[in-house]
Amino acid sequence: MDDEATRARQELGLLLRRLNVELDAVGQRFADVHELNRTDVRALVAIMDAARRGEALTAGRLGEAVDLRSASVTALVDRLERAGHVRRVRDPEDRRRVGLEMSESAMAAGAEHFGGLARDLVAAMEDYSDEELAVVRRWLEDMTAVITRHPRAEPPA
Amino acid sequence: MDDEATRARQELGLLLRRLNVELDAVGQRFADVHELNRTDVRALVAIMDAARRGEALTAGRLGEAVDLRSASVTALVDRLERAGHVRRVRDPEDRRRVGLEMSESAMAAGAEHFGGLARDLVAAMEDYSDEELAVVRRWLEDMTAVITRHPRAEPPA
DNA sequence: GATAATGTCTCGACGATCGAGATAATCGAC
DNA sequence: GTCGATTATCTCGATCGTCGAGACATTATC
Repeated sequence: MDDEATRARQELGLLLRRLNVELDAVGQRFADVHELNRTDVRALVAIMDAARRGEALTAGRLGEAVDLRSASVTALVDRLERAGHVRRVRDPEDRRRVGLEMSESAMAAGAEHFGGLARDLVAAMEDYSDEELAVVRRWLEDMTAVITRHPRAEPPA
Repeated sequence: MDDEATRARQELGLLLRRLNVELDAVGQRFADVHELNRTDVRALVAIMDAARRGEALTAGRLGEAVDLRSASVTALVDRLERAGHVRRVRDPEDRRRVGLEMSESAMAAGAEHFGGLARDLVAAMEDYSDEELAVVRRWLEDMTAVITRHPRAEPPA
C-alpha cells in the first residue's frame, strides 16, 4: 500500500475521532441542559436502553453498566430520584432488590434529545443507496471489532 | 422510504453509538493503565495534537480545549507535571504565559497506545477499495455535520 | 433454625472542579 | 516614560462525585 493510500486511511481514522468527540458533546449538551453530570446521563441512557429491551434495571446492574461501586450507585440514584427522573421500586419477588423506572418526563426528554438526533441521522442517510450503506455498515463493524480488541492493558514499565 | 430501509439506517446509528462507546473505552483504558483520570487523558491528547501541529499549548488554551476554568487547569497541570508527563515552560516573549511540553515518556506512551490503534485501523482498511473508502468518508463527514449541528440547547420547560 | 451469600445503604474520607480574588506581566493612551 | 486597563496564571476555600469499609435486611443453603 503506497503512502497516498495509507494517508487516506489515516484520515478516516481522524474523521472517526472527530465524530467521536462531537458525539460525546451531544451527551454533554443533554447533561448541561438538564443539570446532570456525565455519569447521570450514562445512567439514564442505560436505564432507557434496558427499558427498551423490556427489563427494569436494578441498582446493582446499573452499577455494572456505568462501572460504579454500590455506594456511588446509591448517591447516583438519589440524585436522579431527587430530580424526578427515576423511581425506586422494591422488587416484590426479592425484596433486597431495587428496580429503577424512568419517569415519563425523563423518557420524553431523552427521546426528544437523542431520538431527534437519530431522526436527523436517518434523514441524512436518505440519499445513500443500499449498496453504499452496506459498505458503511461493514466498515463500522470492522472498525468496532478492531477497537474492541484493542489491548486492555500494557504494563507501564 | 419504506420501513425496512428506515430500520437499516437506524441500525447504522446504533452501530455508530456502539463504536463511540468502545472508542471512549480505549481512552479509559489508557487512563487506568497510567493512573490518570479522563480529564488528564483529554489534556494529554490535546497537548499531543498541538505538538503535532507544531505549537506548544499554553495553560489557558489547554483550558479552552478541555473546557476547564483556570483554577482547574492549574490543578490539572500540577498533576501532570508531578507525574512527569509535562513540563511548564515560561514563554520568554510573554512571561505571563506558561507553555506546556510533553515529556519523552508520555509522548512514547501515547504513541504506543493510540498510535497502535491507528495502525490497526489502517490495517483493517487494507482490503477496502478507494471507491468504498470514498463512500465511507462521505458518510462520516455527513454524519459528523449532522451531529455537530445538533441543537446546543432545548429550554427544559 | 443457624449460617452464608446477596443487594442496597450509611458513613467518613479523598480528590476534581469551581468562583472569587491575588499576583505578575504586558499593552495602550497620554 | 508612567499609569491604568487588560491578560495569564495561580492561591484559597467550598462543593460535589466517588470510593472503601462496614451495617443492615433479605434470601439461599444446610
